[in-house]
Amino acid sequence: MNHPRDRLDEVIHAPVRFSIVAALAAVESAEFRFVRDTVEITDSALSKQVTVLEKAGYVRVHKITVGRRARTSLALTKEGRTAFAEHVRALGEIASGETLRTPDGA
Amino acid sequence: MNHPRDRLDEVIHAPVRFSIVAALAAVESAEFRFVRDTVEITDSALSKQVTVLEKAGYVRVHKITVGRRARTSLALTKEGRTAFAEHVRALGEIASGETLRTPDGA
DNA sequence: CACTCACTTGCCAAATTGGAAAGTAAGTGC
DNA sequence: GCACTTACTTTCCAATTTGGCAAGTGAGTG
Repeated sequence: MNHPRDRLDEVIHAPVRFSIVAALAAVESAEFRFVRDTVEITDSALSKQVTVLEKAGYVRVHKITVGRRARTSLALTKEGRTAFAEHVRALGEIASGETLRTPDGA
Repeated sequence: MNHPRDRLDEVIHAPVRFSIVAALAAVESAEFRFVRDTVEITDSALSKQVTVLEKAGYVRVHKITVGRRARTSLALTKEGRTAFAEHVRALGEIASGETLRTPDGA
């Protein structure tokens, strides 16, 4: 008898991180700047959130060189993809009111 | 060029309130205790969140009498239902990665 | 050598949340 | 009539979280 809310992933739930993870879920990997621009967030904020996601094991950070410039490539790990999928599933369950027992109808 | 994250409703996004609103969205109205039990939250916490939802204009609180005992009936307002629906829509848009432009593929 | 790029980190200050416990308003039992 | 229970409500408080701003770092450019 657990409410699906218990299956929401706190790391993923925050709007900014949800957006970051969702953006990464749609591709294999993306550059820092690309994510920053699509999610519309500052460098500082993204950097911090990426650290959080990395510590959670959801994102892998890869320093690469494009042309001659340094770039940071971000990608979801396998666990990150799984966690995102489960989070979205829980969200859907809650949203569709699947755990309701017997309302009153007052 | 707004990220759908901007359309997430902060009042509704918090896990507890999302669960409360979702529970109410599935019915016409429900008693305080029913919501408290399905969402698995303390009286105190629910009371506080209901106040927040009421101030936002999303929930209507109705004191009723069942038998001889006082009960509190909760129901989403029209705006509450609309806001919930739009929030869920935004969530879906983000989750499906609809706003991606051109990832790098690094 | 000064300057730009691409982030990263430190330092806050504001806002949110929940638990514990006291408070309130009615109704119930003896 | 008085003590007790029900059904919430409110207060106090302490832990987190988050973002902005600004300084910092390391590599590349003219």
